[in-house]
Amino acid sequence: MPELPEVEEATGRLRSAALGKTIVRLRILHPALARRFPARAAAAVAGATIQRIERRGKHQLLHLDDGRTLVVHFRMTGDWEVGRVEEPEPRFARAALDLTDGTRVTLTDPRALATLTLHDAQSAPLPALGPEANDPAFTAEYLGQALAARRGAIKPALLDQRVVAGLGNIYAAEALWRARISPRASARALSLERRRRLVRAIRDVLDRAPGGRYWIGEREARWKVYDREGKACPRCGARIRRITQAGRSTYYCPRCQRS
DNA sequence: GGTCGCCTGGTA
DNA sequence: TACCAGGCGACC
Repeated sequence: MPELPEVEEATGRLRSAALGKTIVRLRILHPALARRFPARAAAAVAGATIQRIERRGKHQLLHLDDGRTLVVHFRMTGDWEVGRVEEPEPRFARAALDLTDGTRVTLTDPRALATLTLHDAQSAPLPALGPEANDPAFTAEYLGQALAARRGAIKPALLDQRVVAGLGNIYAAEALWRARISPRASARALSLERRRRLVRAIRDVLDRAPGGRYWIGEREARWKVYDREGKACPRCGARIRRITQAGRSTYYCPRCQRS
């Protein structure tokens, strides 16, 4: 589920369900997650109150009243499901936060790749991240600096969260289509004019994305190039092509997206 | 930079 | 049965 708009929407649901509430217990429900999140860490959050909930890039930070931070990253398929403690666990439940008012917030994740980490007050809870796409600091000039030292193509560079925080594979492809830039174009050689178009396109794509689940319904209507290999480019009619870059699929129009 | 591994499910 | 998947960190 996770690119920025979807994470933002999920963070909103988490806030409604959990903000200001106290944790009865945190249960880790999947062995892969338990390996990375030991039982004693889970036990250690009992009794803490969730004071503030923040999103940064695709990370969600639950600031506890004792200064520690619980950080959640959905990776590919994570999501929150809100229910009551007396209800059965939803399918694909990987971790559950039981709260004192009887609310239960469950981390669901079919692929079990989502991460949950606990950070004490002193340690930095997040890796280095670039500006948010909607941050005024995310400009064509900034992008020029951020890309100046890179060797490769623009598309993999856009997935680097240190360049811009929150962009994922789908929206990176969609933004490049909007900006008419080939995903294989050299990142550091992009002109100012193309960087301007790209910054605008990234903002547009993220703004337009409905907060809901993008993998259910209306796919065809919503994606211009993503997952449309062999279909017609909505702008010029050429066949959309799929290539692999940095191990990920990239979809693009070979006619109207130029290097 | 590119590739692999993490996990599991959905789909061709 | 095989392939693909919205992410990302470790590794070359």
